[in-house]
Amino acid sequence: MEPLTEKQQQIFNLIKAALAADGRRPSQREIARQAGLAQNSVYQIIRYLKQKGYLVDLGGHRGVRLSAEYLDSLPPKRGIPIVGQVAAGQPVLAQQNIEGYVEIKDLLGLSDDVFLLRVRGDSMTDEGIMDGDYVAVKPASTAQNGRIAVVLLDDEATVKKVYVQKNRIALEPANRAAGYKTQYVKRTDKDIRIIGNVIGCLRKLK
Amino acid sequence: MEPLTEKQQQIFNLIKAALAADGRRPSQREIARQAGLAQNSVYQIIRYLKQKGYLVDLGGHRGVRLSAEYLDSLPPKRGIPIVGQVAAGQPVLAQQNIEGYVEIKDLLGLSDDVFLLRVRGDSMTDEGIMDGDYVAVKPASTAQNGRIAVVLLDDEATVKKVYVQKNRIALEPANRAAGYKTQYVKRTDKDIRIIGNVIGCLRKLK
DNA sequence: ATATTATATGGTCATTTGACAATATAGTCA
DNA sequence: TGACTATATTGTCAAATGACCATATAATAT
Repeated sequence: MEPLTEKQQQIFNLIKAALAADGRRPSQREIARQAGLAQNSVYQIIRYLKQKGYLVDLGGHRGVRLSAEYLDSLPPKRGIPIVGQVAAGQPVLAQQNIEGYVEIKDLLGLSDDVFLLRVRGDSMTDEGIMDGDYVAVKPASTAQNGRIAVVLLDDEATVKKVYVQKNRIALEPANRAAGYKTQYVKRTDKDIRIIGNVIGCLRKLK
Repeated sequence: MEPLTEKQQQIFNLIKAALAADGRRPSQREIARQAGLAQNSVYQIIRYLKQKGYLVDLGGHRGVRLSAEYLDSLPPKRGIPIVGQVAAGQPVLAQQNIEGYVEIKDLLGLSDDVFLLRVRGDSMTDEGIMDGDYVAVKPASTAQNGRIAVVLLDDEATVKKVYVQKNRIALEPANRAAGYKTQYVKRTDKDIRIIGNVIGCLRKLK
């Protein structure tokens, strides 16, 4: 966007400050008082701010707002920065190293019905799901074959790779070292229920 | 808060809708037009809304805003439910199964300076950090011995268990199966820099 | 039966507000 | 020098706005 002069920036900052303070757009006279100017000086400067695209006039009385153009140009302060390549001799969080900003929810693709389940046991460590991890689960009554899912087996929620077969369900662990074996459960045999698919995994380290 | 009548709720909703739409508090006449009323009917109802504490008058012209009292009473936009024990015969998300609600940021203990780094390679799979995972990194210039940290080695950010020793730094992988070996780097030898500690790990499954 | 509450309208009015014209000045650029 | 831009002021004004009064009515509470 076209840069602002010092004075224009000052007035623009006053407007933003007032908006941040109480969500209320200050009148030209309020701004003028703070800046020690006459109302019409502010009017003139606002004309430039509109002209340069920082403000838009929605029409009607007192209809001037921050423009979408300006809001879009703001550094996306929300979310967590993702660092890509790290350039030599630069601080890690230097602008050039940052690939973008994300919300963790977006990153994991979390929707409203997703819940977290704390994993117990080490039966899925080969898939990077460790004891104590949280898995994000999207509720579903069926599971795609080979997907990691949560099933309720004898009142216990377990996380396994699930294969639905003819008359049974295979629950495949992922821990070769410990030698867990695939468990086959007949639908008629035990009380088994598929709860949902695991769509993410997260862990806090200390 | 004292409940609103149907009409009061309607007007209040119109005000909230307009605020959500363009951040602009509608004038009484605008509201009246939408509701098919006279301006003064809206004025009366707004009187009630003020009286019941849903709106506050900041004073001055057109100074009415949503009250802090109302904003606080809003359903706390709860995060993601954490499911503990799953009771038999109950839907997973039944109230009794839910241990609580958390924001993922709180769960991972993320503060402002934390950033995400995408992990490349399988050198830390035994610690449940897989190729393609994101690790949350808290910037630090030193690392505690034995902690998983991010170091910058020859312009490449790598995730390893770090041990700072007398005149060298040991970078210990965690993948017995693949047979990665611990790497010892003399501080004088290579350009090595500790970037931060890994405080969390997250992964999206498809 | 009476009082109160909530809704609703018409009339009116003082203020606030943004807009605009006219004008001035200092700095920059051609 | 002259043109132009940005800043700044005074004076003025129409439109928008919220406030308040009087009034009406239906429902509800006492």
